[in-house]
Amino acid sequence: MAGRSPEIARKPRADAVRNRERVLESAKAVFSAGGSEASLEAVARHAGVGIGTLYRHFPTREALYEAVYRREVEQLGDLAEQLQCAPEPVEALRRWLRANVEFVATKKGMVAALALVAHGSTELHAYSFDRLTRAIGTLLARAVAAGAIRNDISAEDVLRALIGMCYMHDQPGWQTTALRLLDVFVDGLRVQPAVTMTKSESPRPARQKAKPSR
Amino acid sequence: MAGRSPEIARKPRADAVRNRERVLESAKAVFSAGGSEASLEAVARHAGVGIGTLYRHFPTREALYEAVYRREVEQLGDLAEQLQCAPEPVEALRRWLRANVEFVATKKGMVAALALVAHGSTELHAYSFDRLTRAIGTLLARAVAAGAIRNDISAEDVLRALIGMCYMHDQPGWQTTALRLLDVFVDGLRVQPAVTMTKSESPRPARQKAKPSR
Amino acid sequence: MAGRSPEIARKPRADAVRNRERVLESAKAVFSAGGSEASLEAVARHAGVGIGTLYRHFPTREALYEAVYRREVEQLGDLAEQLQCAPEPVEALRRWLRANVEFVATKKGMVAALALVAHGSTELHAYSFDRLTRAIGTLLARAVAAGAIRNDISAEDVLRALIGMCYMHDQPGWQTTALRLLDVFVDGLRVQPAVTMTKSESPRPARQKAKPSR
Amino acid sequence: MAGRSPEIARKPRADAVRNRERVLESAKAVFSAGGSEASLEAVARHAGVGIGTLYRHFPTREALYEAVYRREVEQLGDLAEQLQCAPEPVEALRRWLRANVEFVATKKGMVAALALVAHGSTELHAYSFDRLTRAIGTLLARAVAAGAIRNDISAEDVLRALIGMCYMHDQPGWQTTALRLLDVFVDGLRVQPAVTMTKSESPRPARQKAKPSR
DNA sequence: GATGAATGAGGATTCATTCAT
DNA sequence: AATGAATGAATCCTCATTCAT
Repeated sequence: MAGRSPEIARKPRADAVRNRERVLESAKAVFSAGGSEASLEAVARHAGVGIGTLYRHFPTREALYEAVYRREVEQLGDLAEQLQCAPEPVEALRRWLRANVEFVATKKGMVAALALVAHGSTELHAYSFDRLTRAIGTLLARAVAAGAIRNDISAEDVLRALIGMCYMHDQPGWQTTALRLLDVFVDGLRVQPAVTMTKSESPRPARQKAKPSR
Repeated sequence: MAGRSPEIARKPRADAVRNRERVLESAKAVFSAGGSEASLEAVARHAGVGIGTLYRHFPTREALYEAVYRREVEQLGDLAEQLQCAPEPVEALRRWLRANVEFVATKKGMVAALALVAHGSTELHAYSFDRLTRAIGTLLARAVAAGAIRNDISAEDVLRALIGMCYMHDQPGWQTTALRLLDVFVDGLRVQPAVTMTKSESPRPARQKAKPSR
Repeated sequence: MAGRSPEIARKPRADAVRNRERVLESAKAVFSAGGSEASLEAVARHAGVGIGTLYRHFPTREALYEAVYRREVEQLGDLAEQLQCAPEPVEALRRWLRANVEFVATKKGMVAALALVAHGSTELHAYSFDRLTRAIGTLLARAVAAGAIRNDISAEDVLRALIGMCYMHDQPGWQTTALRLLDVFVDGLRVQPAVTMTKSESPRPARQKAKPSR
Repeated sequence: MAGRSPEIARKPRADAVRNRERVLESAKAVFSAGGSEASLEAVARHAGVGIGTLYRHFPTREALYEAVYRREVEQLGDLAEQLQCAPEPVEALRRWLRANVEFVATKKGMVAALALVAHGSTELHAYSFDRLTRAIGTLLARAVAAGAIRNDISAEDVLRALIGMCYMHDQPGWQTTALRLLDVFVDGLRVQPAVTMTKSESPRPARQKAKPSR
């Protein structure tokens, strides 16, 4: 400490930054592959750093989780915010839900992030839960205000439904199933619009015909 | 050898039976509390038996899982079969789904059984999956035949939706949420019957009326 | 005890005798196959009796070893005795040594018996060691008396050499090697008779002179 | 990563080196005392290190064996090589055999090394067997070429004889016995040199003829 | 800051041995 | 007598975590 001014954060060493990044990437990869109980040594090995280095950057397992998943959650939240301005509120919601499935299917680590949101008890969990819940809340509110969906469902409910739908993400063909189920779910949310029937619009043809989605 | 008749299964010793039962109960409890990777020693300790006893009855972790969860799955399957004869097919399906939630909420170990169905790779998994899928299949087929619900959803889809809904079973208030979500889901499945439409009134009531929901 | 006369040994039950025999056979087989640290449960299982039965007959592992190997040792001792009357004393010795190799090669459990003789510390060991040592002693004494072999080698030495030669009994082709080595050994034991040379007879003479064996 | 040059092997930490050495010594001691199936925990305890440390240095039991015994085998091989230049070939062989006994008597772990050579199935075994067999082979060849010993005995045979002679290394007074037996064995190998005798012809063939080696 | 060595707790599994039936 | 259930000690092995260099 001597002679150093405490307020000025030392510029981090370049290699430290690089190592931190490497560990994060490796953690994402390893946790995706072997479940999030994978050994931290495995993560360090994968990153090509010593276990001590990993611990320096992330003093606890939780800290590593947090760092790994925070950015994933950000993405989902951001997307929801962008969709706020979509013209058709129910479609905005539907699109967000479907986008989540894409993310999970595509980005390693996204499921874990969602699982964390569902069950975690860390600081990150609180933050994430809040972030996503708020994002969905706005999408939901618009649709309810437009009289397009029922009003007794909370943002939290929707989030949980979404997470549940992604739960079987390790089964073959889960993605198609998940998308289908989410559509059913959104359909279930709708208040049936002037059913006298034009039927022109909505996506879901076949059934659509028999019953324009109500 | 003396007096051993191979054909006649020896009457099992009373204490053996008791211990086996205790271990099963403990396993259910411990796995529910701490996840199914809980240590087998913990199970034995909880049951008040030596670890060796546990191993005698269940030589592998899988064997224990199997014993623990098979009966749970049976119950769910049985219930589905009983509901086959219900007059209103959609209601039969809804009731079965809701009953699952009750089971999960009530019976320790039921979620794990469902999780097993979702992800397992054991013999038991295959059996369970088949059992439940078949049970749902019949419920579904009736409703589809009656023209009451969409026909592009498979029994497997429904099972997965159900499991997903129970995924957050460790959150406070999850049960209410799950029931609500399942209702939404079933509503989404329906083909709306001749909606002459008033639509004037509040969003969700309509359905409510048609079916006071529960 | 009441009313029973202690002196009269109860006639053993027929099944008890049969079980005892079965366990013995199984022990020999199992120990041969898996080494003599094989589990006692494995022996019991192989014998088709309960582990308790095994313990009743052989309260300790040592007791079982003893019972298993005693008869093997008897055979070797008996053979040595029979060879006492052979005309040519060196040949008698050689034949006994070679016969041992045959036994080891043929009869499962014979090596273990020899190993026991070499290293054991049980009562059986003492007995066996004595039995064989005495048997060899007589063979040896005759040959020495006939002036056919050196007189500074003890029966114990010979026994140990024999056991050593059988040590590699689990290598392919060990038997041929062992026989060859034993021949060399016996040759080494010989005192060359009348070295003035007839040369007609035995191989090794000369050396004795050249190097008095130190 | 900072400052890590992959090519330059990091200087090993002092304590690591010390621990490795300690474990090796302990392993040698413990294996000598209790057989090579002694528990690894016992080895660690004896070395005064944690079991984890032992595993770090020697990830498998085999790895430990290898480290323990390789140097022993080297010594024996080296000695044999040094003796190649001895003037009297039979004496060179004899001295090497006797030196082995000294080693076994003196250096804990040497027997186990020999046992490994006799029975092992690891990579080390192959190497050791080859090393020693080759060493003996040269000693043997010289003696045979000099017409001093019979030519139908292989290096492998000699190695096995040696190992057998050391087999009873845990008996009191085994050393004297072993030396005596080895002398007998070497005597048995000799072709008697021009015994007073004319019998001009080549050394070992003679016997061959007289006694076709059986 | 980076590294990897040291440590020990903890979980799985096997078996010898004792005992209730 | 026979059986096999119960028990726990003993081992193996893996990791999370701390620390010396």
